[in-house]
Amino acid sequence: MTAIRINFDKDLVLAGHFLLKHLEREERHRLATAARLSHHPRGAMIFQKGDPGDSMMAVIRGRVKICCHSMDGKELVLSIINKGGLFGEIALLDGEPRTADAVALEETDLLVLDRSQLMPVLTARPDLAFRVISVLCKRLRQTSEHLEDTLFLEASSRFARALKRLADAFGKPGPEGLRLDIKLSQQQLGCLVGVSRESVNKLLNEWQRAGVIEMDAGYIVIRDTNALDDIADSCG
Amino acid sequence: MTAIRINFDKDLVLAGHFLLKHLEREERHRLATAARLSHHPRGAMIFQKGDPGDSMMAVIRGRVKICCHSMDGKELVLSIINKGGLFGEIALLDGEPRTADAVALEETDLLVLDRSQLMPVLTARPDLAFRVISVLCKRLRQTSEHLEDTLFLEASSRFARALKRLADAFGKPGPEGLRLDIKLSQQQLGCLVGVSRESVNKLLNEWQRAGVIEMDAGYIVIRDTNALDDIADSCG
DNA sequence: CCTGCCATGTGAGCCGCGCCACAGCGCCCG
DNA sequence: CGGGCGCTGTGGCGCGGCTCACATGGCAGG
Repeated sequence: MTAIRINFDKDLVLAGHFLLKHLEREERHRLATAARLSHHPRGAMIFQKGDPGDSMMAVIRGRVKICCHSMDGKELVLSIINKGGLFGEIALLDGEPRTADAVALEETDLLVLDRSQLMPVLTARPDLAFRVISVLCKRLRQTSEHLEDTLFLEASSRFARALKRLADAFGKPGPEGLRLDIKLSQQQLGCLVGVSRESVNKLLNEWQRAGVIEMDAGYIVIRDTNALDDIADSCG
Repeated sequence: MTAIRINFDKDLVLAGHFLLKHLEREERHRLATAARLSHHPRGAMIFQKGDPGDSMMAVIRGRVKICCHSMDGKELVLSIINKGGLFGEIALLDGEPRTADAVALEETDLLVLDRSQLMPVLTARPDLAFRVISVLCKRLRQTSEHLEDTLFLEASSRFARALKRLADAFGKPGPEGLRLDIKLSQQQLGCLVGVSRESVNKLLNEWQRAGVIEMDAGYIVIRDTNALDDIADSCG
């Protein structure tokens, strides 16, 4: 009974996923049956850089950060995956070790798809392969842009851009402005941009005083999108 | 007569290319016939960031640098494509504008494949699609690593790593050590790493004095690979 | 309720490295 | 052959941002 219930859930999840929603019902069901569910408490490491990786994950509940660490302990957050998002595709697709760590930011449920299940579907369905290809292209564009930002811009512009990216991913319109529906410590924000916690703090307060943003119960609210754009494109 | 000769050449080129060598002879020939040859003098811009892009290029002769520019004129060299290499796939695959400039570093001949020619082959041949996918994965790994290096390491380590990468791509074993078979100004080297020309100069001379490398007629020769590794992994 | 602990605020100092300035030098071109 | 231009070699200055150090305040757990 529970087994049926769980499979039904998995079906639903896959059907809702942009990568797999175009499959035939039957094919999808086969994948759903084969896929594992896995649960991770807040702060748990899902996989680690260097691990062999032959699976990819879809986030059903919670959030996952993809990050890596320098030899002296600094952290870089490459991206934050929301519910509905996908991660770990790279290692699945090319069979190489994982390039980064994945950590649950909140209580998180994942659907795990193994290479052995996915590959046959991928070869049989060229449209699915194309979908995968365009996901990869998008990631590549993002990463390139991140690199450019890092090399070309100073801290304030980089941070402003990061806020805009967060707003795209997590922004909810509210009465006072665009509210970022995710709680991140200044430390985490710094890791997202490659800037020290102290610098983040100073920028945040500066912008708050200037009325560009506002802090509300630990959440960031963007009040003046134009001003933020100006900061993001300033200097150069 | 010349037409036949040119088609024959194109066939040969495609057959030598890792992406296309596994195609049937007939299919490959069709592609070869459809592909254009294009020639670019040293320094010519092949395409520019923001251009619509529905083709990708294989380098038949010469070298191409993929780069982009900041608003205040700084340059970042993302990669250098050798003879036999491929570039411009991203825009072809996802239909978005080009993310970077492509510039001929030397007298260069390219084979240009259009989306309209390639896509049918890609859908018909899943193995080819997988090959494309693994190319994308590799690029993604490289770019991520580049980003990590930039954020985590100081100039000397970054530059040492860049030399190692160049050695992988262009290194030819010689009597005195590993010789980089490409001539790059200190300016260009700087752009490859995100470091000023002056810093490149100082590091190069320092390492030369320490016997790690040697300059020979404008070419870099790596004499002590271990020492270079140490610098690359030093600090954190 | 007291005690840590973690996130936030803020100032002082330091340092890597970019930027500027200038000096030789080979090379192409008129 | 002379003049300009792009590359190389070096020194000094300045600054953005990291590090360190410390104060504060909320929140959890004993």
